Amino acid sequence: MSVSRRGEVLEFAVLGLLAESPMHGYELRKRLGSLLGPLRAFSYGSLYPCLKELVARDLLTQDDVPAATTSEPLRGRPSRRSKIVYRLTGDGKERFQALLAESGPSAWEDDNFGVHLAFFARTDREVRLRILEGRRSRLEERLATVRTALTRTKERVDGYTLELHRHGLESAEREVRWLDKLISAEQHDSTTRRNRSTDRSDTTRTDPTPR
Amino acid sequence: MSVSRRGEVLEFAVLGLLAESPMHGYELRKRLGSLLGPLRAFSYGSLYPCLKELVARDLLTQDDVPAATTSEPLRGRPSRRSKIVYRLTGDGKERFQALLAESGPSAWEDDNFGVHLAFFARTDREVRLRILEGRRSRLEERLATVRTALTRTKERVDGYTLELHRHGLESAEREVRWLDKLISAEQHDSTTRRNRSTDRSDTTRTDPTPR
DNA sequence: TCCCGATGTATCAGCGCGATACATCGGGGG
DNA sequence: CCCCCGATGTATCGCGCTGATACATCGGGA
Repeated sequence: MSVSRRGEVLEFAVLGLLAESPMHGYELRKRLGSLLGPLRAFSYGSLYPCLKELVARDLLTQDDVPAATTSEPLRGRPSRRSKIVYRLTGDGKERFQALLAESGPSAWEDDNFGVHLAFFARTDREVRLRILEGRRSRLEERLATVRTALTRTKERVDGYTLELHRHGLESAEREVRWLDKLISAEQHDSTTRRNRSTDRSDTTRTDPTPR
Repeated sequence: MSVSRRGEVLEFAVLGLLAESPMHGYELRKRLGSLLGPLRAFSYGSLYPCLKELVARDLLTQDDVPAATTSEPLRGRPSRRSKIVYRLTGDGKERFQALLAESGPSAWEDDNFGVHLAFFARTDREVRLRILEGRRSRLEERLATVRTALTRTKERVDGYTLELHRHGLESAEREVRWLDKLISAEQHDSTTRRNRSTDRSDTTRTDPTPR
Protein backbone atom coordinates (compact mmCIF):
# COMPACT_ATOMS: atom_id res chain seq x y z
CA MET A 1 0.00 0.00 0.00
CA SER A 2 2.61 2.49 0.97
CA VAL A 3 4.90 1.61 -1.91
CA SER A 4 3.17 4.24 -4.05
CA ARG A 5 3.67 2.18 -7.18
CA ARG A 6 4.77 4.46 -9.89
CA GLY A 7 3.66 3.71 -13.43
CA GLU A 8 5.40 0.47 -14.15
CA VAL A 9 6.30 1.23 -17.71
CA LEU A 10 9.07 3.68 -16.89
CA GLU A 11 10.38 1.39 -14.19
CA PHE A 12 10.42 -1.51 -16.61
CA ALA A 13 12.19 0.43 -19.34
CA VAL A 14 14.80 1.80 -16.94
CA LEU A 15 15.55 -1.62 -15.48
CA GLY A 16 15.82 -3.12 -18.95
CA LEU A 17 18.22 -0.48 -20.20
CA LEU A 18 20.37 -0.62 -17.11
CA ALA A 19 20.43 -4.40 -17.38
CA GLU A 20 22.43 -3.95 -20.57
CA SER A 21 24.91 -1.60 -19.02
CA PRO A 22 25.09 0.98 -16.22
CA MET A 23 24.75 4.59 -17.25
CA HIS A 24 23.75 8.03 -16.04
CA GLY A 25 20.46 9.86 -16.35
CA TYR A 26 21.12 11.87 -19.46
CA GLU A 27 22.31 8.88 -21.44
CA LEU A 28 19.42 6.86 -20.06
CA ARG A 29 16.92 9.32 -21.38
CA LYS A 30 18.41 9.27 -24.85
CA ARG A 31 18.23 5.49 -24.94
CA LEU A 32 14.69 5.71 -23.67
CA GLY A 33 13.96 7.87 -26.69
CA SER A 34 15.36 5.39 -29.17
CA LEU A 35 13.72 2.51 -27.35
CA LEU A 36 10.18 3.83 -27.23
CA GLY A 37 10.35 6.37 -30.01
CA PRO A 38 10.69 10.14 -29.75
CA LEU A 39 7.10 10.25 -28.63
CA ARG A 40 6.54 8.02 -25.65
CA ALA A 41 9.91 9.19 -24.37
CA PHE A 42 9.70 10.27 -20.78
CA SER A 43 10.84 13.65 -19.59
CA TYR A 44 13.36 14.28 -16.85
CA GLY A 45 10.49 15.28 -14.65
CA SER A 46 9.48 11.63 -14.70
CA LEU A 47 12.86 9.98 -15.06
CA TYR A 48 14.71 11.45 -12.10
CA PRO A 49 11.96 10.84 -9.56
CA CYS A 50 11.68 7.31 -10.90
CA LEU A 51 15.41 6.71 -10.49
CA LYS A 52 15.22 8.12 -7.00
CA GLU A 53 12.43 5.72 -6.13
CA LEU A 54 14.19 2.73 -7.63
CA VAL A 55 17.28 3.52 -5.56
CA ALA A 56 15.10 3.79 -2.47
CA ARG A 57 13.68 0.37 -3.29
CA ASP A 58 17.20 -1.04 -3.58
CA LEU A 59 16.73 -2.01 -7.20
CA LEU A 60 19.45 0.44 -8.25
CA THR A 61 22.60 1.86 -6.79
CA GLN A 62 23.92 5.28 -7.71
CA ASP A 63 27.64 5.96 -7.88
CA ASP A 64 28.93 9.50 -8.07
CA VAL A 65 31.74 9.60 -10.56
CA PRO A 66 34.05 12.58 -10.00
CA ALA A 67 35.13 12.51 -13.63
CA ALA A 68 38.52 13.94 -12.86
CA THR A 69 39.65 13.06 -16.33
CA THR A 70 42.77 15.17 -16.29
CA SER A 71 45.30 15.57 -13.54
CA GLU A 72 43.72 18.94 -12.92
CA PRO A 73 43.83 19.45 -9.15
CA LEU A 74 40.19 20.46 -8.93
CA ARG A 75 40.26 24.20 -9.37
CA GLY A 76 38.72 26.91 -7.27
CA ARG A 77 35.23 25.48 -7.57
CA PRO A 78 34.64 23.26 -4.59
CA SER A 79 31.84 21.35 -6.22
CA ARG A 80 32.91 19.86 -9.49
CA ARG A 81 29.61 18.18 -10.34
CA SER A 82 29.78 15.21 -12.64
CA LYS A 83 27.94 12.09 -13.62
CA ILE A 84 25.84 9.87 -11.43
CA VAL A 85 25.98 6.35 -12.74
CA TYR A 86 23.09 4.01 -11.99
CA ARG A 87 23.60 0.28 -11.80
CA LEU A 88 21.25 -2.68 -11.29
CA THR A 89 21.39 -4.50 -7.98
CA GLY A 90 20.63 -8.18 -7.59
CA ASP A 91 17.08 -7.30 -6.58
CA GLY A 92 16.89 -5.11 -9.64
CA LYS A 93 17.81 -7.95 -11.95
CA GLU A 94 15.28 -10.14 -10.23
CA ARG A 95 12.61 -7.51 -10.58
CA PHE A 96 13.38 -7.09 -14.27
CA GLN A 97 13.14 -10.82 -14.87
CA ALA A 98 9.80 -10.86 -13.09
CA LEU A 99 8.51 -8.06 -15.29
CA LEU A 100 9.81 -9.85 -18.37
CA ALA A 101 7.81 -12.93 -17.40
CA GLU A 102 4.63 -10.89 -17.00
CA SER A 103 2.08 -12.10 -19.52
CA GLY A 104 -1.19 -10.80 -18.08
CA PRO A 105 -3.38 -7.92 -19.28
CA SER A 106 -0.98 -5.37 -17.85
CA ALA A 107 1.52 -6.49 -20.48
CA TRP A 108 -0.69 -5.73 -23.47
CA GLU A 109 -2.48 -2.60 -22.42
CA ASP A 110 -1.79 0.42 -24.62
CA ASP A 111 0.91 1.98 -22.52
CA ASN A 112 2.78 -1.15 -21.54
CA PHE A 113 2.76 -3.13 -24.76
CA GLY A 114 5.45 -1.09 -26.46
CA VAL A 115 8.01 -1.63 -23.72
CA HIS A 116 7.31 -5.31 -23.48
CA LEU A 117 7.75 -5.66 -27.22
CA ALA A 118 10.98 -3.70 -27.08
CA PHE A 119 12.37 -6.30 -24.67
CA PHE A 120 11.07 -9.30 -26.58
CA ALA A 121 14.58 -10.42 -27.42
CA ARG A 122 15.00 -11.20 -23.73
CA THR A 123 11.53 -12.67 -23.28
CA ASP A 124 10.47 -16.30 -23.34
CA ARG A 125 8.83 -17.36 -26.54
CA GLU A 126 5.64 -18.51 -24.82
CA VAL A 127 5.32 -15.22 -23.01
CA ARG A 128 5.86 -13.38 -26.28
CA LEU A 129 3.04 -15.29 -27.88
CA ARG A 130 0.67 -14.71 -24.99
CA ILE A 131 1.38 -11.00 -25.03
CA LEU A 132 0.96 -10.71 -28.78
CA GLU A 133 -2.31 -12.62 -28.71
CA GLY A 134 -3.57 -10.68 -25.72
CA ARG A 135 -2.75 -7.47 -27.48
CA ARG A 136 -4.49 -8.66 -30.57
CA SER A 137 -7.74 -9.56 -28.86
CA ARG A 138 -7.62 -6.33 -26.87
CA LEU A 139 -7.41 -4.41 -30.11
CA GLU A 140 -10.06 -6.52 -31.78
CA GLU A 141 -12.44 -5.92 -28.94
CA ARG A 142 -11.94 -2.17 -29.08
CA LEU A 143 -12.31 -2.34 -32.83
CA ALA A 144 -15.72 -3.99 -32.47
CA THR A 145 -16.90 -1.25 -30.12
CA VAL A 146 -15.72 1.52 -32.39
CA ARG A 147 -17.15 -0.10 -35.49
CA THR A 148 -20.65 -0.39 -34.07
CA ALA A 149 -20.47 3.10 -32.61
CA LEU A 150 -19.42 4.35 -36.02
CA THR A 151 -22.22 2.69 -37.97
CA ARG A 152 -24.79 3.83 -35.42
CA THR A 153 -23.84 7.48 -35.88
CA LYS A 154 -22.71 7.31 -39.47
CA GLU A 155 -25.51 9.44 -40.81
CA ARG A 156 -25.52 11.95 -37.99
CA VAL A 157 -21.93 13.12 -38.44
CA ASP A 158 -20.42 15.38 -41.03
CA GLY A 159 -17.98 14.01 -43.59
CA TYR A 160 -14.82 15.30 -41.96
CA THR A 161 -15.48 13.73 -38.58
CA LEU A 162 -16.42 10.53 -40.35
CA GLU A 163 -13.20 10.58 -42.32
CA LEU A 164 -11.23 11.11 -39.13
CA HIS A 165 -12.80 8.09 -37.50
CA ARG A 166 -12.45 6.01 -40.65
CA HIS A 167 -8.74 6.69 -40.68
CA GLY A 168 -8.41 5.81 -37.01
CA LEU A 169 -10.28 2.61 -37.63
CA GLU A 170 -8.05 1.63 -40.51
CA SER A 171 -4.98 2.33 -38.42
CA ALA A 172 -6.23 -0.04 -35.79
CA GLU A 173 -7.07 -2.68 -38.38
CA ARG A 174 -3.61 -2.29 -39.79
CA GLU A 175 -2.13 -2.83 -36.36
CA VAL A 176 -4.08 -6.06 -36.04
CA ARG A 177 -2.65 -7.29 -39.32
CA TRP A 178 0.79 -6.29 -38.10
CA LEU A 179 0.27 -8.31 -34.94
CA ASP A 180 -0.89 -11.26 -37.03
CA LYS A 181 2.35 -11.10 -38.92
CA LEU A 182 4.39 -11.06 -35.72
CA ILE A 183 2.38 -13.93 -34.26
CA SER A 184 2.74 -16.08 -37.32
CA ALA A 185 6.47 -15.31 -37.37
CA GLU A 186 6.73 -16.53 -33.79
CA GLN A 187 4.88 -19.72 -34.58
CA HIS A 188 6.90 -20.39 -37.68
CA ASP A 189 10.06 -19.75 -35.78
CA SER A 190 9.11 -22.42 -33.28
CA THR A 191 9.18 -25.25 -35.78
CA THR A 192 12.56 -26.29 -34.45
CA ARG A 193 10.96 -27.12 -31.12
CA ARG A 194 7.81 -29.01 -30.33
CA ASN A 195 5.08 -26.96 -31.87
CA ARG A 196 1.67 -27.03 -30.28
CA SER A 197 0.15 -24.43 -32.52
CA THR A 198 -3.11 -26.33 -32.79
CA ASP A 199 -4.04 -25.98 -29.15
CA ARG A 200 -6.98 -23.77 -28.43
CA SER A 201 -5.46 -21.10 -26.27
CA ASP A 202 -7.43 -18.32 -27.88
CA THR A 203 -8.86 -16.00 -25.32
CA THR A 204 -11.40 -14.67 -27.73
CA ARG A 205 -12.81 -16.06 -30.87
CA THR A 206 -10.42 -15.05 -33.56
CA ASP A 207 -11.46 -15.99 -37.04
CA PRO A 208 -8.60 -16.89 -39.29
CA THR A 209 -8.33 -14.19 -41.91
CA PRO A 210 -11.33 -11.91 -41.34
CA ARG A 211 -11.39 -11.02 -44.96
CA MET B 1 -1.59 36.38 -16.01
CA SER B 2 -4.54 35.22 -14.02
CA VAL B 3 -6.49 33.67 -16.88
CA SER B 4 -4.79 30.33 -16.22
CA ARG B 5 -5.40 29.20 -19.79
CA ARG B 6 -6.53 25.66 -19.68
CA GLY B 7 -5.60 23.37 -22.52
CA GLU B 8 -7.43 24.89 -25.41
CA VAL B 9 -8.52 21.66 -27.00
CA LEU B 10 -11.17 20.84 -24.43
CA GLU B 11 -12.42 24.40 -24.47
CA PHE B 12 -12.64 24.33 -28.25
CA ALA B 13 -14.48 21.03 -28.33
CA VAL B 14 -16.94 22.09 -25.65
CA LEU B 15 -17.72 25.38 -27.36
CA GLY B 16 -18.18 23.61 -30.68
CA LEU B 17 -20.56 21.03 -29.29
CA LEU B 18 -22.57 23.59 -27.35
CA ALA B 19 -22.74 25.73 -30.46
CA GLU B 20 -24.87 23.02 -32.01
CA SER B 21 -27.22 22.79 -29.09
CA PRO B 22 -27.22 23.36 -25.33
CA MET B 23 -26.80 20.29 -23.18
CA HIS B 24 -25.67 19.03 -19.81
CA GLY B 25 -22.35 17.59 -18.71
CA TYR B 26 -23.10 13.92 -19.08
CA GLU B 27 -24.45 14.27 -22.58
CA LEU B 28 -21.58 16.57 -23.43
CA ARG B 29 -19.06 13.95 -22.46
CA LYS B 30 -20.71 11.30 -24.61
CA ARG B 31 -20.63 13.60 -27.62
CA LEU B 32 -17.03 14.39 -26.82
CA GLY B 33 -16.37 10.68 -27.06
CA SER B 34 -17.98 10.33 -30.48
CA LEU B 35 -16.33 13.54 -31.66
CA LEU B 36 -12.75 12.72 -30.74
CA GLY B 37 -12.98 8.97 -30.50
CA PRO B 38 -13.18 6.81 -27.40
CA LEU B 39 -9.55 7.54 -26.78
CA ARG B 40 -8.89 11.25 -26.67
CA ALA B 41 -12.17 11.56 -24.79
CA PHE B 42 -11.79 13.68 -21.71
CA SER B 43 -12.78 12.52 -18.26
CA TYR B 44 -15.16 14.31 -15.95
CA GLY B 45 -12.19 15.37 -13.94
CA SER B 46 -11.28 17.59 -16.89
CA LEU B 47 -14.72 18.40 -18.20
CA TYR B 48 -16.38 19.82 -15.11
CA PRO B 49 -13.52 22.13 -14.13
CA CYS B 50 -13.43 23.30 -17.73
CA LEU B 51 -17.14 24.04 -17.75
CA LYS B 52 -16.76 25.89 -14.49
CA GLU B 53 -14.00 28.01 -15.93
CA LEU B 54 -15.91 28.75 -19.12
CA VAL B 55 -18.87 29.92 -17.06
CA ALA B 56 -16.55 32.12 -15.02
CA ARG B 57 -15.26 33.60 -18.28
CA ASP B 58 -18.82 34.33 -19.39
CA LEU B 59 -18.54 32.10 -22.41
CA LEU B 60 -21.23 29.80 -21.04
CA THR B 61 -24.29 30.09 -18.86
CA GLN B 62 -25.56 27.24 -16.73
CA ASP B 63 -29.27 26.75 -16.14
CA ASP B 64 -30.49 24.37 -13.46
CA VAL B 65 -33.39 22.46 -14.91
CA PRO B 66 -35.68 20.93 -12.28
CA ALA B 67 -36.67 18.27 -14.77
CA ALA B 68 -40.28 18.16 -13.67
CA THR B 69 -41.12 16.66 -17.01
CA THR B 70 -44.57 15.44 -16.11
CA SER B 71 -47.20 17.17 -14.07
CA GLU B 72 -46.03 15.02 -11.22
CA PRO B 73 -46.19 17.22 -8.13
CA LEU B 74 -42.67 16.50 -7.05
CA ARG B 75 -42.96 13.62 -4.62
CA GLY B 76 -41.61 13.25 -1.11
CA ARG B 77 -37.97 13.79 -1.97
CA PRO B 78 -37.17 17.40 -1.23
CA SER B 79 -34.05 17.51 -3.35
CA ARG B 80 -34.89 16.28 -6.79
CA ARG B 81 -31.46 16.86 -8.32
CA SER B 82 -31.52 17.16 -12.05
CA LYS B 83 -29.66 18.41 -15.06
CA ILE B 84 -27.52 21.47 -15.40
CA VAL B 85 -27.80 22.69 -18.94
CA TYR B 86 -24.95 24.70 -20.43
CA ARG B 87 -25.54 27.21 -23.17
CA LEU B 88 -23.26 29.41 -25.28
CA THR B 89 -23.30 33.12 -24.61
CA GLY B 90 -22.62 35.72 -27.27
CA ASP B 91 -19.02 35.90 -26.12
CA GLY B 92 -18.89 32.13 -26.34
CA LYS B 93 -20.00 32.12 -29.95
CA GLU B 94 -17.46 34.81 -30.69
CA ARG B 95 -14.73 32.82 -29.01
CA PHE B 96 -15.65 29.70 -30.95
CA GLN B 97 -15.55 31.58 -34.25
CA ALA B 98 -12.13 32.93 -33.32
CA LEU B 99 -10.86 29.43 -32.58
CA LEU B 100 -12.35 28.18 -35.85
CA ALA B 101 -10.40 30.83 -37.73
CA GLU B 102 -7.14 29.79 -36.08
CA SER B 103 -4.76 28.53 -38.73
CA GLY B 104 -1.38 28.75 -36.99
CA PRO B 105 0.83 25.99 -35.63
CA SER B 106 -1.42 25.54 -32.62
CA ALA B 107 -4.08 24.24 -34.99
CA TRP B 108 -2.01 21.41 -36.39
CA GLU B 109 -0.08 20.20 -33.38
CA ASP B 110 -0.78 16.63 -32.37
CA ASP B 111 -3.33 17.35 -29.70
CA ASN B 112 -5.23 20.09 -31.43
CA PHE B 113 -5.43 18.84 -34.99
CA GLY B 114 -8.14 16.28 -34.30
CA VAL B 115 -10.58 18.81 -32.89
CA HIS B 116 -9.97 21.29 -35.65
CA LEU B 117 -10.61 18.61 -38.24
CA ALA B 118 -13.78 17.56 -36.46
CA PHE B 119 -15.11 21.10 -36.90
CA PHE B 120 -13.99 21.49 -40.51
CA ALA B 121 -17.57 21.59 -41.73
CA ARG B 122 -17.83 24.96 -39.99
CA THR B 123 -14.37 26.15 -41.03
CA ASP B 124 -13.45 28.37 -43.95
CA ARG B 125 -11.99 26.50 -46.86
CA GLU B 126 -8.77 28.50 -46.84
CA VAL B 127 -8.24 27.83 -43.17
CA ARG B 128 -8.91 24.16 -43.76
CA LEU B 129 -6.21 24.04 -46.40
CA ARG B 130 -3.68 25.86 -44.27
CA ILE B 131 -4.28 23.53 -41.35
CA LEU B 132 -4.05 20.41 -43.50
CA GLU B 133 -0.84 21.60 -45.12
CA GLY B 134 0.63 22.68 -41.80
CA ARG B 135 -0.19 19.33 -40.33
CA ARG B 136 1.36 17.62 -43.31
CA SER B 137 4.67 19.43 -43.10
CA ARG B 138 4.74 18.96 -39.33
CA LEU B 139 4.42 15.23 -39.87
CA GLU B 140 6.92 15.20 -42.69
CA GLU B 141 9.47 16.97 -40.57
CA ARG B 142 9.06 14.53 -37.71
CA LEU B 143 9.23 11.70 -40.23
CA ALA B 144 12.60 12.92 -41.45
CA THR B 145 13.99 13.01 -37.94
CA VAL B 146 12.75 9.53 -37.12
CA ARG B 147 13.99 8.11 -40.41
CA THR B 148 17.55 9.29 -39.93
CA ALA B 149 17.54 8.24 -36.29
CA LEU B 150 16.33 4.83 -37.40
CA THR B 151 18.99 4.27 -40.05
CA ARG B 152 21.71 5.47 -37.70
CA THR B 153 20.84 2.85 -35.12
CA LYS B 154 19.52 0.20 -37.46
CA GLU B 155 22.30 -2.26 -36.78
CA ARG B 156 22.48 -1.70 -33.05
CA VAL B 157 18.93 -2.68 -32.21
CA ASP B 158 17.33 -6.08 -31.98
CA GLY B 159 14.73 -7.15 -34.52
CA TYR B 160 11.68 -6.58 -32.34
CA THR B 161 12.49 -2.99 -31.50
CA LEU B 162 13.27 -2.40 -35.14
CA GLU B 163 9.94 -3.87 -36.17
CA LEU B 164 8.17 -1.66 -33.64
CA HIS B 165 9.76 1.47 -35.07
CA ARG B 166 9.18 0.33 -38.62
CA HIS B 167 5.48 0.00 -37.93
CA GLY B 168 5.34 3.39 -36.29
CA LEU B 169 7.09 4.89 -39.27
CA GLU B 170 4.69 3.31 -41.72
CA SER B 171 1.74 4.57 -39.71
CA ALA B 172 3.08 8.10 -39.96
CA GLU B 173 3.71 7.71 -43.68
CA ARG B 174 0.19 6.45 -44.08
CA GLU B 175 -1.12 9.49 -42.27
CA VAL B 176 0.77 11.73 -44.68
CA ARG B 177 -0.87 9.99 -47.63
CA TRP B 178 -4.21 10.38 -45.91
CA LEU B 179 -3.60 14.11 -45.53
CA ASP B 180 -2.61 14.30 -49.18
CA LYS B 181 -5.95 12.79 -50.08
CA LEU B 182 -7.80 15.31 -47.94
CA ILE B 183 -5.81 18.20 -49.38
CA SER B 184 -6.37 17.18 -52.94
CA ALA B 185 -10.06 16.72 -52.20
CA GLU B 186 -10.20 20.29 -50.91
CA GLN B 187 -8.45 21.64 -53.97
CA HIS B 188 -10.55 19.63 -56.35
CA ASP B 189 -13.65 20.82 -54.61
CA SER B 190 -12.67 24.41 -55.20
CA THR B 191 -11.98 24.05 -58.90
CA THR B 192 -15.06 22.10 -59.85
CA ARG B 193 -17.67 23.92 -57.91
CA ARG B 194 -17.65 27.59 -57.29
CA ASN B 195 -18.42 27.58 -53.63
CA ARG B 196 -19.89 30.78 -52.36
CA SER B 197 -16.59 31.10 -50.66
CA THR B 198 -16.44 34.81 -51.08
CA ASP B 199 -19.69 35.52 -49.37
CA ARG B 200 -19.90 36.10 -45.70
CA SER B 201 -23.20 35.26 -44.17
CA ASP B 202 -23.99 31.94 -42.68
CA THR B 203 -21.85 30.82 -39.83
CA THR B 204 -22.76 27.20 -39.96
CA ARG B 205 -24.24 26.35 -43.31
CA THR B 206 -22.70 22.93 -43.82
CA ASP B 207 -22.14 22.03 -47.37
CA PRO B 208 -22.19 18.34 -48.17
CA THR B 209 -18.61 17.37 -47.67
CA PRO B 210 -16.79 14.94 -49.91
CA ARG B 211 -17.66 11.36 -49.29
C1' DT C 1 -38.08 -7.43 -4.32
C1' DC C 2 -33.57 -6.63 -5.21
C1' DC C 3 -29.95 -5.75 -7.86
C1' DC C 4 -27.81 -3.79 -11.85
C1' DG C 5 -26.66 -0.66 -15.29
C1' DA C 6 -27.49 3.89 -17.20
C1' DT C 7 -27.89 8.61 -16.07
C1' DG C 8 -26.03 12.55 -13.64
C1' DT C 9 -22.74 15.68 -10.93
C1' DA C 10 -18.51 16.12 -8.58
C1' DT C 11 -13.83 15.53 -6.31
C1' DC C 12 -9.08 13.70 -5.42
C1' DA C 13 -4.44 11.50 -5.62
C1' DG C 14 -1.08 11.02 -8.46
C1' DC C 15 1.45 10.84 -12.81
C1' DG C 16 3.80 12.72 -16.60
C1' DC C 17 4.86 16.81 -19.59
C1' DG C 18 6.93 21.12 -20.61
C1' DA C 19 9.30 24.80 -18.85
C1' DT C 20 12.78 26.24 -16.26
C1' DA C 21 17.09 26.54 -13.65
C1' DC C 22 21.89 25.92 -13.11
C1' DA C 23 26.55 24.26 -14.47
C1' DT C 24 30.40 22.56 -17.55
C1' DC C 25 32.45 21.89 -21.97
C1' DG C 26 34.04 22.12 -26.90
C1' DG C 27 34.00 24.66 -31.01
C1' DG C 28 33.15 28.24 -34.49
C1' DG C 29 32.64 33.08 -35.81
C1' DG C 30 33.29 37.98 -35.01
C1' DC D 1 40.71 36.15 -28.00
C1' DC D 2 36.38 36.06 -26.32
C1' DC D 3 31.71 35.15 -26.49
C1' DC D 4 27.93 32.84 -27.70
C1' DC D 5 25.78 28.54 -28.71
C1' DG D 6 24.60 23.90 -28.53
C1' DA D 7 25.43 19.51 -26.24
C1' DT D 8 25.99 17.36 -21.90
C1' DG D 9 24.31 16.81 -17.21
C1' DT D 10 21.23 17.00 -12.91
C1' DA D 11 17.13 18.62 -10.83
C1' DT D 12 12.53 20.85 -9.63
C1' DC D 13 7.85 22.90 -10.14
C1' DG D 14 3.27 23.94 -11.92
C1' DC D 15 -0.48 22.05 -13.72
C1' DG D 16 -3.51 19.47 -17.04
C1' DC D 17 -5.37 15.17 -17.26
C1' DT D 18 -6.67 10.30 -15.99
C1' DG D 19 -8.78 6.76 -13.28
C1' DA D 20 -10.89 5.92 -9.16
C1' DT D 21 -14.20 7.03 -6.24
C1' DA D 22 -18.42 8.94 -4.16
C1' DC D 23 -23.19 9.83 -4.11
C1' DA D 24 -27.97 9.94 -6.00
C1' DT D 25 -31.99 8.69 -9.12
C1' DC D 26 -34.22 5.83 -12.41
C1' DG D 27 -36.02 1.89 -15.30
C1' DG D 28 -36.07 -2.83 -16.03
C1' DG D 29 -35.13 -7.75 -15.65
C1' DA D 30 -34.45 -11.97 -12.58
